Order: sequence, then C-alpha cells, then structure tokens
Amino acid sequence: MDKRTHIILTALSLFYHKGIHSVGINEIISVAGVAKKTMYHHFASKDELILACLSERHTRFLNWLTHATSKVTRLEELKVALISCHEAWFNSEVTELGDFNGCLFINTAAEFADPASSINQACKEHKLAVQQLIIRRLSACENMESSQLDSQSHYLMTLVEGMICQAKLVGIKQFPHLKQ
Amino acid sequence: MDKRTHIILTALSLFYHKGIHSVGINEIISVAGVAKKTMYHHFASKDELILACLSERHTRFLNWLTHATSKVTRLEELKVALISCHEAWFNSEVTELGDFNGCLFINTAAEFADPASSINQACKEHKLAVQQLIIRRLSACENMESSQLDSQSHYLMTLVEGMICQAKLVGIKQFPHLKQ
DNA sequence: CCCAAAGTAGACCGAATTGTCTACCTCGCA
DNA sequence: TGCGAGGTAGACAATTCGGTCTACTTTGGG
Repeated sequence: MDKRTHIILTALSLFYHKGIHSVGINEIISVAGVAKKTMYHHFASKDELILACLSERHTRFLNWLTHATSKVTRLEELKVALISCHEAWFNSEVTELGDFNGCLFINTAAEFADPASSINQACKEHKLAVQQLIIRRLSACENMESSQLDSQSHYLMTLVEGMICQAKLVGIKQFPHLKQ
Repeated sequence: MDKRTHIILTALSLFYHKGIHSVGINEIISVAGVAKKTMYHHFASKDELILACLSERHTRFLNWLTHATSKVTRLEELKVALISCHEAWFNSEVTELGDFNGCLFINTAAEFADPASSINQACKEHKLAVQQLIIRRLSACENMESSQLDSQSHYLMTLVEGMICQAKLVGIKQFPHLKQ
C-alpha cells in the first residue's frame, strides 16, 4: 500500500478512537511503522495530516451513506433507511466505517472549537454535504412536496445527529421507536 | 467570591470555549489571577478540576432545564418548551449558560473517549440525568400513557441532542419545523 | 496577640510535544 | 552506471505540559 495512504489510515484510526489531541506524532509513526521524516515528507504538519484524515473519512462516509439510501422512493422509506443504516453503524457492522465511536467530525469540532480554523470548517462542510445528500434523496421521492424539502431535510438531520450522540454517549444502539 | 469557585468558573469558561486539552493549567491560573499553589491546594490534579467543572455545569444546566419545563401539562407543550428553551440557549440568551458553544458534555466526551475514565462517565451521567428529568416531566403530563414513556423520552432526547449538534456545527439556531 | 490556614510569585523537574536535521539505505529509471 | 526520490533510524532543539517546592505574605478567629 501507498505509504501516504497507510499513514492516513493509521492516524485516522488513532484519532477516531482516542481523540486528536491525545495522539502524538510519535505514536502515529510508531504504530504505522514509519520514520518521522517520511511522515513530514508527505504532510507539512500535524494539522495537514488531520485534514487529510478528515477528507479520507468524509469520502468513505458519504460513499457509504449514498449507497445505503440509494433504493429509496418514498419519504417514509428514506427515514427508515437512514435510521437502519445508522443502527448498523452503531453496532459496528459496517466494515468500511470500523468500530463505532461517534461521529469523527462532531468529535473533532469539539477539540477545534475556533470556527475560523480550517479543521473546524472541514467538519462543518462534512455536515453540510450530508445534508445535501439527504436533500437529493428527498427530491427523488415520489411523495415529496418541494415546499417541504427544507424543513424535512432539517428534521432528518436532527434525528440522525441525535441518534449519533446518544449512541456514543449513553450507548443506545437501536431506535425502533423512531421508525414509528 | 470563594477562590475555589472562582477557579472553577474561570476554568469552566476556558474549557467550554476552547476545549479541555487546549487549555493548560498555566493559562487557567493566569486568567483567574491565582497562584499555581492555590489551584493545587483546592484540586489534586487537572482531572479533578475538570470533574469539578463538569459538576458545576451539570448543576447549572439541570436547574435551568428544570425551570424551563416546569409549566408543561401536556405532551405537545413539553416538546415545544424543550425546543424553545434550547433555541434561547443557542442564541446565547440564557444568562446562566453563557455564550453557546455546544454541549460541554458532548464536547468533553469527545476528548475523553475512554468509557472507563471518570470524566467520560460524568458526561454520560449528565445525559442520563437529563433523560430522567424528561421522563419526570412526561409522567406529569395529562395525556401521557405510561406505556409510551420510554419511547417518548428517547424521542425527545434524540431531538434535543440533534438540535444541539446542528446548532454548534452548522450554526442553525432556530427549529420552527420541529414544533409541527 | 498569635498561629494556622490560605494566599502569592515563580523557580524548578521530568516528561511529552511538534518539528528539524544528519547520515545512511533502497530502488527504479534514464 | 549513476542519480534522485523516497525511505529508515534516531539524535536533537525548542517549547509546553502537569505538577512540586521554597520562601514569603495575608488574614481571620480563639
């Protein structure tokens, strides 16, 4: 595997499960089995490595969510599909997302609170991209009035974000009541 | 004011707005205008100071939420009251909660991911206490069937957590569509 | 009045942090 | 064949971290 990709995947896993500030460069290169110079050859700083990890996770997550909601044709189906695929994620049944430990972007935004920082902005952009995907899915539903696109997408986002928080903090992994 | 309380309030504000790992002991005592020895006289370690801050915030937050939902008598009223008071928080209109920057407990749990750590546990206990308050409020509603207590409280918690996340990450501060 | 508790200022310690640098190696390609 | 890109190992610098300690001052109650 490409060294650069290998470093990103190693750092991503460590960041995701232990938090970013809790993981040092030395730990990353040690786990990755790579020299420090190699890391700094591919990434100018820790911040750039973080951004690369966020980008990798963003791509992976959106691909998964896109696929998991691809067969939806009605509003109610989209809601159930969103809830169900997230339940699978919470139970760590989604191979490409690994062991569940909350949303990397929510977690990272908590550590980098300054809205002007590029890391915080990357987190925000991820959430906006998820919302855009939901809007696209909603517009494709037969029983969707375009006047309610905005409020419906916000509602679904609120549900999804709430589920993620509850799954991480108090360990709730199933939400049957949300499916009506 | 009591020195101990003053240190807690200073540290709480710094932790809340900048993240815990981003704030060092030296910054806390410098902003508080207090000697290092004074801080370590009241708190055995940074972790104990963090726990004291979480406890302070927990008390303050639950008092506010208890008061903000005290007059509800029906299910729909509770939902609207929860949404409205959180909107006020997001807009930093709640004096005792200060400038909004997400939920301290969600943020802190992101930095202290180990579920065995006392800090992570304090975050979890806060969320459970909020849920218990919602359950108490629900049981007091005239049109509430006890068989749906559990699912309804989980639903409201999911909404509230989702609102908080969206308010912090993408800056949404009003949720009129959730009120039906 | 006097003493103990609580306070201040700041030097200091060991460990950890990010990031740089030297010296050397390996390998593919012109 | 030789060269440059990418790799390894690890010393090193500069800074910051949490935490301890000394020496001194302030303050309130018996």
